[in-house]
Amino acid sequence: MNRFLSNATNRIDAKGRVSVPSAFRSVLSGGGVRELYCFQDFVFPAISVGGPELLDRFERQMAAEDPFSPAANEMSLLVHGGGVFVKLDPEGRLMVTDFIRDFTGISTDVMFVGRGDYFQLWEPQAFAKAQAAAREGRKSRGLRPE
Amino acid sequence: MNRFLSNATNRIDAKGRVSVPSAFRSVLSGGGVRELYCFQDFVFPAISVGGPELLDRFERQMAAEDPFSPAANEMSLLVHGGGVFVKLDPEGRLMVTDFIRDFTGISTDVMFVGRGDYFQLWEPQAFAKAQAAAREGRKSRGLRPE
DNA sequence: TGGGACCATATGGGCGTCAATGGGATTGGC
DNA sequence: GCCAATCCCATTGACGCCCATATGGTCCCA
Repeated sequence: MNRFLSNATNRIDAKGRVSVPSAFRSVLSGGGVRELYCFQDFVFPAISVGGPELLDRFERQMAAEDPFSPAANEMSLLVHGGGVFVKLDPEGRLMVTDFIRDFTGISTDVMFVGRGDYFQLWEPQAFAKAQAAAREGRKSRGLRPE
Repeated sequence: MNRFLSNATNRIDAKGRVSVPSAFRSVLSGGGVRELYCFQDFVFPAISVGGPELLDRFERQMAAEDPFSPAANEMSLLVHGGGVFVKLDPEGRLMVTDFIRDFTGISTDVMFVGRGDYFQLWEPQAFAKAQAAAREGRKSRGLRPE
């Protein structure tokens, strides 16, 4: 399996560390990724995490449009100003910094949510709410999975 | 037979495992499927299960629209964040995780319901109710089975 | 036609491995 | 020299793999 899928909740220990689920770690090492790029998601109260190529993709998108446009300017503010690089410890854990806590509301547990080519860090209850809202949205519009 | 038909109810054992009905397993192995994709159904309190091509279908649908659109983002939250890959043990059983229990209400028994090119996991009583409601709905609209 | 052997499926449990977690030790920066 | 981040090692608890048992159905043969 080569993409980030499903979700899992892990506890933050006394030192502020949390284990990245094994399944996610194998996707990362499978892609030869050793350093992670994290940024505050554009729509959800979650931190999005992926390999450095995630940042590359954003920069390409910005380059595609007028670099002085309000949209590109705004995006740079989020992507560059709201992004950090982090690396995992030998056991595959990452530090849950205030940068992450403040933006997501995470305090004791972290929910890892696969998003295909990247994954996200959520406060568990916030995710439940967002997912329920997404499901309601689809239902009310009468959309089916097929 | 190459699709999932009829239904069967099996018991969850002390370790939280349940046997997938033999008929369903032969459909899977007939299609060369070794890993299953499960997701929380969009309309029913049931887990839908199929081969990885189910996820591929969703991803193609998302790729067809703007990947940054709210609709695509919302769908990814359900399809990626609410989906899991599961594999069966050598005896053809799967683990009934909290992910499945919480969403379906399943506690001691699992009802397997064929849906053509995929199948679903239901809490037996919930299925009976949903089926009765579906039958009433058709009757009141004067529809015939064909 | 009835009995019995055989087979397949569902189910139960032992055991080893690995991931998640916790805590001590060491290093490096301020 | 102190605080904090990083590394290393220990524990435990869950999950996967294996083998054993039961139950029901089918087929064969007397």
